[in-house]
Amino acid sequence: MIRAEAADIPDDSALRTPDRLRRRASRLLSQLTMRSDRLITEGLARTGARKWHYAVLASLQEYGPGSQAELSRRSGIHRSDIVGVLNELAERHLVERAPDPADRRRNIITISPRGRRHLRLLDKILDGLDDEVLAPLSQAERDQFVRLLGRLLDHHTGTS
Amino acid sequence: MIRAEAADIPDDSALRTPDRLRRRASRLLSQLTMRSDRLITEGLARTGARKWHYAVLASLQEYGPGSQAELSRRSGIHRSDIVGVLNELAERHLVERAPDPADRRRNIITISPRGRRHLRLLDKILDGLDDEVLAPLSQAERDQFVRLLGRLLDHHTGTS
DNA sequence: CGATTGCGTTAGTGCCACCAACGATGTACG
DNA sequence: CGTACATCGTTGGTGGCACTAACGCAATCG
Repeated sequence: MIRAEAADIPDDSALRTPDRLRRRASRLLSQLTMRSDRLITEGLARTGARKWHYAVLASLQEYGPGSQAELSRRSGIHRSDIVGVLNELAERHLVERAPDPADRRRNIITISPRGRRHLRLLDKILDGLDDEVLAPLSQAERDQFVRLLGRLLDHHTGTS
Repeated sequence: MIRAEAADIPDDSALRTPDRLRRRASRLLSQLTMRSDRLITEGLARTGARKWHYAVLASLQEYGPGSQAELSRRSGIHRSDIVGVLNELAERHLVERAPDPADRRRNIITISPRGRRHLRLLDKILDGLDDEVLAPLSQAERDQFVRLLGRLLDHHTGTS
């Protein structure tokens, strides 16, 4: 194995991650998302929130009340996980859970005034955190990045 | 809640994910990465490989043999997880694990000819998979995307 | 009517990154 | 020299997350 290793050129073979890995979009995505997710989770945890709270509240705010199954589809949270999220939200009175008189299988979930207020808070926090995630990029680059991400995600979600 | 809902305009409140979520970089990253990771994992599994195999083999190929701790640092795989990966690689004779005579704590890991061959295969497979992930983007856009990802990751990795 | 589909809920699975601790070995320093 | 400390490979375990399986119940289709 021939490796240039002059005394004054530091050998970074122990630290530097291989070029192949630094070029693979899939790998870059994984690594970056791991870090981004950590930031978000920790940032929200500081106020006792979790990222699913935001997804559900945002869905309710933008599309109005809905059944749990609807919320699940809108937010991408699995139907069996939404239960717990709604328990937490209802416990904090950010959301109202009421049986649907027209279809007794369903619960109708409604966002409360307090929920709207909380959503605004989360929006602010997340603005800050997204800022942190995208820190090294200029505004134009951020827009482009988000645009590309959106197109990619749409493609893989089967959004017609 | 006022919602325009004419009879012939389909109400997509049940399907469409809220705009807020579609704009948050952190969220887009999470969602896209989840799908990308699935693609990669399944694609590699079809040949019995896992993504860590690639990371380790690539590191060995580009920087030469190294101890397990070095490999861990280069590949970002946790020190306690590398053990299993190397077991799998050694089992398939893609890698040689030998005690370091100069430092009896260390194992020196070397890639085998078969390992190099396998790495080339994985490279091909991953090329295809990355292609799938980035499918909707033009070549120029892909380059830009990867460039932005790289800058973001560098920033969050503390790469000097 | 029966069969099928959708709902909310519970328990559990598999994967993944990470932590804690260990015995063994090397290194630094009084 | 000896002792404290750091590093190595390894094991077992933890917590978070998306997801599955199955359930009892209600609505709907044919």
